[in-house]
Amino acid sequence: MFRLYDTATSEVRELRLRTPGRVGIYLCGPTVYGPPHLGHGRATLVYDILRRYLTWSGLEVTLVSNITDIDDKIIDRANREGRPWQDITHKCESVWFDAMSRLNVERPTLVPHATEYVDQMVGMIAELVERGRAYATADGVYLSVTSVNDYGLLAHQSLDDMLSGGGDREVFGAENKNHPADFALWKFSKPGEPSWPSPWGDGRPGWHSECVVMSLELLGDGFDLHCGGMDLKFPHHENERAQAVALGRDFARQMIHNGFVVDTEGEKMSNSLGNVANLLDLLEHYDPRAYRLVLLQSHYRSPVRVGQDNIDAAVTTLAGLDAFAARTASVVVAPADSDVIARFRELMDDDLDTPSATALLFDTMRRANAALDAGDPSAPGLVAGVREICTAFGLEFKAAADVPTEIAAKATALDAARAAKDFATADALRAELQGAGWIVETTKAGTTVRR
RNA sequence: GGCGAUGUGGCCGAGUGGUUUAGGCAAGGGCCUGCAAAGCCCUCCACCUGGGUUCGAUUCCCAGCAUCGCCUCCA
Repeated sequence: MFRLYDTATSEVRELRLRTPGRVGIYLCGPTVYGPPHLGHGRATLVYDILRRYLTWSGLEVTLVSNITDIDDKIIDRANREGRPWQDITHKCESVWFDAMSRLNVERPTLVPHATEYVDQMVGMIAELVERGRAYATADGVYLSVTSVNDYGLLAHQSLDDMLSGGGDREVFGAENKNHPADFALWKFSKPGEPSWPSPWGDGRPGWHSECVVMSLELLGDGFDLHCGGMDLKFPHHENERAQAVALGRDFARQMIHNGFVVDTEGEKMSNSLGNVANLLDLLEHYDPRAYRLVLLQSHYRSPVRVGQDNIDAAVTTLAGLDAFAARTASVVVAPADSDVIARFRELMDDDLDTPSATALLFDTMRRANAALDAGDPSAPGLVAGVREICTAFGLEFKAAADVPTEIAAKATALDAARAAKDFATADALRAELQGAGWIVETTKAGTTVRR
C-alpha cells in the first residue's frame, strides 16, 4: 500500500489509484523565462525519484509535465532585452531539458506547452463564464472565488482570514474585481504584446489555466496525483483546483508538495528574492548525482539546505558507491536479497521515506562488502539489492571508463613489480597512474584502475 | 493580523514514549596491505527553554524563545 502526505487533508494516506496498476501524475513544470534554479532541481528530482520508484514497483506511470511558455515574466524579459518572446522560451526550454538530463531526470511522458492549448483554455473560460463562475472586466476575465465553496482547501485558510492581514503586495486588477481574491483567467493584451483571440477581447491566459486544461485532457478527470513545490500550493495550485471545481469536474485525487531549498542562512531560495542559486552552476562544479543524493538523504517535505558542506559530503559518499560498483562489476547476477527489497518497499511506501531507504542502501552496501571480504554466499543477493535500490532511486554508478592499453600495461607492470618485491618501481608506477588521474586499487586479485 | 514549518551529537540529516545503534561526512583507534587505496571492525551516546502528563519524554500536551515560509502570479 503506497501512502503519501495529502496537502488537502494534512495527513499521510493511501494513494487510491483511479485504475489499478496505472498512475497518472501531473507535475507543474517551469515557466520558461530564465535559467533553472536549485528549487526547480529539487522538485524535478523529487518527482523523478517518485516516478522511478513507482515504475520500479511495477506500476505503469504516465507523467505529464507542462512547459508554461506564455507569462508576464516572459513578456517583461522580451521587452527588456528587445527580442522576440519565442526566442526566450525556446532557449530556456532547451537549457531546462539539458539541465534535467544532466541530473538524470527522465523526460516526462508528455510535455504539453501552454501555447498549444490556448483554444482549449478559451473554451474552458467560456464555460466558466456561462456557468456564472467567471466574469469579464475592463482588463480581463476573472474567476469568482466565492463560487468555489471550498476555496482555501490547500491553503488551509478561509477567504476572510487570507484577506484579513499581511499582504502589502499589489493586488492584480483590484479596482475591477468583484472580490479581492478573484483571480485572472484571461488578461487583455496591450499593443505589441503576444495575444490570442477570445470572445472578450484579445489577450493571453491568466492564472495557469493551462495546467487545468492539459491535466484534465491528457490524464482525464480524477487523475491520481498532482505535484509541485510548496510555494505553488497557494495560490497557484489552489487556483488550478478552483477552476476545475468551478467547472464541475474532478481534479487530482491527491495533491502533494515538496519542501523548499533554503540557502546557507536558512532562507528560501527563489527567483523573487533575487538570490537565484543557479542549478547550472551546481551542475558545472559538482557531480550532478550529488544533488540527488543530498535530496535522498532528507525527506521530500522538509526544507533542505544546499551548501558546500553537504554537497561535498555527498560527493565523497558517491566515491564509495562507485568503488563498490567497480568492485562488484563482475559479481554474478542474482536475485536481490528479499528482506532488503521488502524493507525498501516498506520504507518507500511510507510517504517516500528516502532518508531511511538511503540508510538501508548504505547498510546493505556495507553488508555486501563484508560478505565479499568473507567470501560469504550472501554477497550476490546483497549486491543485487544495492543495484535494485539505486535503480529505483535513479542513482547511477559511474561507468567504468575504458582503460587505454598503455595504462592497463602500467597496471600489469605494477603487479609484476610487486610480485618481484621491487616496491620502488611499484610505488613509482602507482604514483604515475594517480598523477594521471586514475584511481588505483590493488587487491589480492591484482591492480585495477578506474577514473 | 491569519495559517504553517523548523530547532537533534564536530558538520549535514532521519527517527522514536523507555530497552542495541538511523545514515552520510569528518575525527581517533584497530584489522587487512610490502606501503597505500578500497573494504571491514571499534570509539565519539545528541535531541532550544520552562512547565505539565507519565513509573519514565528528545519523542505527547501547554507556554515561551529563535529561525523560516505562505497569505495574488516564485519549484
